[in-house]
Amino acid sequence: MEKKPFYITTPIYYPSDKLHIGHAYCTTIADSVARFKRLAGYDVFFLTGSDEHGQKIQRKAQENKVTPIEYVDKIVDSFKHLWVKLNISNDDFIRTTETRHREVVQAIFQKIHDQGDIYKASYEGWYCTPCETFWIERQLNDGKCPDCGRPVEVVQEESYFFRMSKYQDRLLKYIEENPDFIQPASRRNEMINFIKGGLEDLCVSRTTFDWGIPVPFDTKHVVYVWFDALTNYITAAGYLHDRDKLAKYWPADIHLVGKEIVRFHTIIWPIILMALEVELPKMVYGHGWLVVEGDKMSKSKGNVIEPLQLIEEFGSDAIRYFLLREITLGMDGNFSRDALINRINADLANDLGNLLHRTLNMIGRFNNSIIEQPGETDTVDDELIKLAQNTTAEYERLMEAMDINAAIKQVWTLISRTNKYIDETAPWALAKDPAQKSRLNTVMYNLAETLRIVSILISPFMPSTAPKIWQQLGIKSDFATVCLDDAQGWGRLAAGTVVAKPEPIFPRIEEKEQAEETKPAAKPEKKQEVKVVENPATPEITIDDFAKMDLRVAKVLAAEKVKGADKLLTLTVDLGTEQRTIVSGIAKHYTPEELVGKNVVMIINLKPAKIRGIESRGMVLAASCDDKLTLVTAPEMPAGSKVK
RNA sequence: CGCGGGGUGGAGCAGUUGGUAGCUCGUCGGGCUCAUAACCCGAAGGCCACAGGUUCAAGUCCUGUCCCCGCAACCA
Repeated sequence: MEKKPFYITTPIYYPSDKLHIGHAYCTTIADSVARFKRLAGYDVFFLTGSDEHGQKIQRKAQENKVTPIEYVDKIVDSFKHLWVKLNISNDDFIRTTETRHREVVQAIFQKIHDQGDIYKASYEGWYCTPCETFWIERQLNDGKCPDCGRPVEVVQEESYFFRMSKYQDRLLKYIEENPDFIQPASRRNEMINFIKGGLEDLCVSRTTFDWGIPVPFDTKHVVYVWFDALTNYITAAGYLHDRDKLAKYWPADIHLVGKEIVRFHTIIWPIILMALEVELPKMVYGHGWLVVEGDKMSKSKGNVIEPLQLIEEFGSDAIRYFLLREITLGMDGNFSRDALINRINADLANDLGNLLHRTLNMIGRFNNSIIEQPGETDTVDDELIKLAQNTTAEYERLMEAMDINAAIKQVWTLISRTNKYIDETAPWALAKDPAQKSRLNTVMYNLAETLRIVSILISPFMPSTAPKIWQQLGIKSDFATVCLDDAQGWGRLAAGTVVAKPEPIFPRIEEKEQAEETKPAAKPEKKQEVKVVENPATPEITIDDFAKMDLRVAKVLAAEKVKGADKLLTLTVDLGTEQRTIVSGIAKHYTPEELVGKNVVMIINLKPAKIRGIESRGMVLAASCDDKLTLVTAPEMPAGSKVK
């Protein structure tokens, strides 16, 4: 029988930097869906890759004194390495710098141009020369470049434009007639509103840099990054190069993307396809973001989570499990170390790991490591068996509906029920009574059989744990040949199977970190290093990062206590060019009188904050230790002097 | 009136087409001893942000208000 095809993609990631846990999240979801579909008998094509062009890469390469391709080669290797470590089963990895892709992009650009949907026009915009970047009016910050704060100038240049407006109505109609096209529904409404607001033609070429795919008929221009990037999905599916492959896998079943790029995938991409007269993908699914300990992850906050470290520490299956179980698909989710450890201990070690361990241990002790032929079933047994079968059916339904969370929950309900089953049947009591031998055999068999089924169901999420369970149960056949149907029927575990010695598959994680982790490091051979360990949370920054802080000398003109607050003072300071009000929590250490006339050091481009209702525009620097505090001062320097 | 998401027992979350409010952790009490101090049972704890409305029935639909968080066309 011909297998049904299934094509799923992740976004292609931008190799300007290392990947973080958010990328790992997205790819893990796609991988689990792909693995599930294979298990369910589909012919799966699972694609991920890298989006390698653009000015940012070009600039980064220059900074590193290498060519752009050398720069991305290295980072792309790190992507691939991460996917291996995370056990990602992608069938292809596309790089937008590959020949196969360049050919497709150029052919498409040419075709759309020839039919009149790409046209040349002059483009006027604000340009920041040092940053080599165009900005639109509302992006500007006080009329200045939002990146560097320097003045921008009006520049005119010739560009190619893609006639998106022409397809607006067709797209809207398509989205309205295909409710599943954009998932979840909230994203769909967002896009409908956006399109109704009117689509402008999109500028699809650049001349300000050359790290890109040249426009075939006008090589001064390179193709705009999104036009280049989105196309990867059909390149890899064989567009232009492999008709059969394309016919088989296109249209894609799911483009899994982050919520911030849903717009590109549901507006620009479909319109490109419409212009090409190629079918649209069946679904674009926008997942949520990971926030870290309640904060958005960002380099400036220094809270970026590196997946490789986590995998090293906890293992890829534990990380995968956490991401899939803890976070509701489509919504933002919280990533925290505590929650991760909690999940590992509660679900993986205590519930699943311990269930396997105690089962094998009992089979070892009571039945000489042999899974004996079961005897007659009792009502407790029937209940367990029925639940196991329902679980598989329900699991399949939920996975088909992309409700991964709920599917995992189902499996854990079964695991819980099985732990309870041990309590109810009390095998240790049966083992003491030779007359109960048959009963004991039944119970042992049922436990092992349930675990066999569980191992199959968790395999899309935890691909390395599943075969481990298989192996400990003593099942000889190759796990790679398993299919969902093997979890369907009860009793496929052969009697007489000899189980292996139990080894904990998920050891509990005992974390007394704060107290112990830092202390044992204190083998005081090198005192200097110990100091570094004291604050391991501070990441290294570059001189550029530092340059973002505008530190100045400020003269305190006036100071007074904030009413109703015992630690706060409002200060009026002179920065040479302006005066400002700031709020500072130093009232316990300085009286207002002491401060007036002092030249303090402050950061003046800190985001303003309201403290006790007073807007504070800046922060005074002070050294503190325990409960002592001293302001940093610069007595001799005039107000406004730069500090660096 | 720029766009969107969220506000549910101490914490973190789930709640499918409106029909007795659930899960994990934590707390308290009990049971068991095969097991990774794991497992099982029970209990306490919620006016589901607030105010109106529709309905026999609203966490769920509608209207308004208040908070929190993202995004605003190069970051999953």
